[in-house]
Amino acid sequence: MQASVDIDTGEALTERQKAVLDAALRLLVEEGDQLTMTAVARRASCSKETLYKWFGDRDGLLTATVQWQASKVRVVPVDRKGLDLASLTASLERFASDWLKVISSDTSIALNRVAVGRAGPIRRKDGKDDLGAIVLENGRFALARRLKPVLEAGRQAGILEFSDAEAAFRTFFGLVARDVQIRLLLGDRLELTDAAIGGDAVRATQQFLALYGAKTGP
Amino acid sequence: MQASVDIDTGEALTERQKAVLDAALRLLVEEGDQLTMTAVARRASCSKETLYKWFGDRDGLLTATVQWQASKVRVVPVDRKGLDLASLTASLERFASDWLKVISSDTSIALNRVAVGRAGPIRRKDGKDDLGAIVLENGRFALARRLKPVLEAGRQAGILEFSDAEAAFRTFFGLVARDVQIRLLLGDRLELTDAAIGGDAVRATQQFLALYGAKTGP
DNA sequence: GCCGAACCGTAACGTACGGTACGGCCTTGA
DNA sequence: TCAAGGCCGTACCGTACGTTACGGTTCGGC
Repeated sequence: MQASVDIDTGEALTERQKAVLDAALRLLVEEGDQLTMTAVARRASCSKETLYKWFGDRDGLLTATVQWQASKVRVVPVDRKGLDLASLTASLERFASDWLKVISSDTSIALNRVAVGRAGPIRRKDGKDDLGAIVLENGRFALARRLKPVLEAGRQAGILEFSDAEAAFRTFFGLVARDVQIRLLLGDRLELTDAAIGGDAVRATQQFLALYGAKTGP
Repeated sequence: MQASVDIDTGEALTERQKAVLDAALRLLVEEGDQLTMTAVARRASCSKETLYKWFGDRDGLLTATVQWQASKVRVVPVDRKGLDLASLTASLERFASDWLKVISSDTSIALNRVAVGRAGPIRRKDGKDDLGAIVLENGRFALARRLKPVLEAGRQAGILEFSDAEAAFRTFFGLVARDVQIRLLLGDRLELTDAAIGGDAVRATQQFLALYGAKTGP
């Protein structure tokens, strides 16, 4: 039985359906992977029959929930006109800060948990259910797509020097995230205050510029 | 009912018990979290009654399995006498290479998957079962404990400059791991050849030295 | 040889949960 | 006003799996 919700777009959702997915999302954050269809139905004040009609099965509900959350975090593109060291620095700090906020949020942690847990070697019966791919696509790869143009602009402005944008991005990623995500996923209490995130963003940006900044020596 | 196997040490295990845990470990790598007690018993050619007598319950078996694996990866300490830039570089590259090999191994991925999956907000009934803490302790924190003395030695030898060893370690960690672990955990195929690992180790070490190397300018 | 302990293999029990069916309510449209 | 459809609440079914129970076998000690 095919789910009637379009998997690809994540759009064409009734307000009611969005409310149901929001309930599922909240439940996911509160209870982790072992959320039951009954619990979702009760929380959303809908019947299980409706859940199955709309989303097909538990996998479909999970997938729709993840995509619904992903569709909510569309980000604003960075303008890259008039790029100088100051604006590039600000952009990088902004990216770093946003990314740290994302990966330390309860929602992201819960979604990554369920995606990681379902990414075992057994799954992947048919083409569906690759939650890991969805999370990856809307997380790490989305970040890369948004950041790389900035890096390229920085290179063309003569501020940055690198031959491989992908490698430069991954270095930036490492400098920003470090051990934060894996520690949070493994349950380490690690309270990131806004001040700490801001400081980390500045540090990561400075380190990145130290590694990839164009040598403007004498 | 208390498990008869000492949880803390992971020692005092019969050869037979070690064999059973090895079987569980293999099954964990092959099948992910949904390994059943029946499957373990069949694979290990033992009875379920024995599993319950030895490990208490499924949680106990999982915990014992993780600790058994952790106890197997005792690493050799690095000697830090006669430290110069060449030997420090070699040590750092060795650490980076070893760490990349670990986090990209099937065993590590499987163990981290199950630990992440069980680290939800609901668990933690009593003091037991903090698989996340165990994995973290034998992974990230063990690496920090081994690497920090090397960094300190480098500083005292005048090769490195930093004020916070923890911060320096975390930067090194980020430069080495980057997005590798989260991508692998989320199911991204990402084949790391020995050559790629070696190259990454060299790159990460050079970047780290560029950031934290003592300025020996003219 | 005999006894008890440890252990294997398997059958059985209880429960949790995914999935389905159904009766009743409410809305919509003719 | 009435019929049809969408949806809620709930009862129900089947299965998977954790957990327990039990008969049979091996092995060390006396």
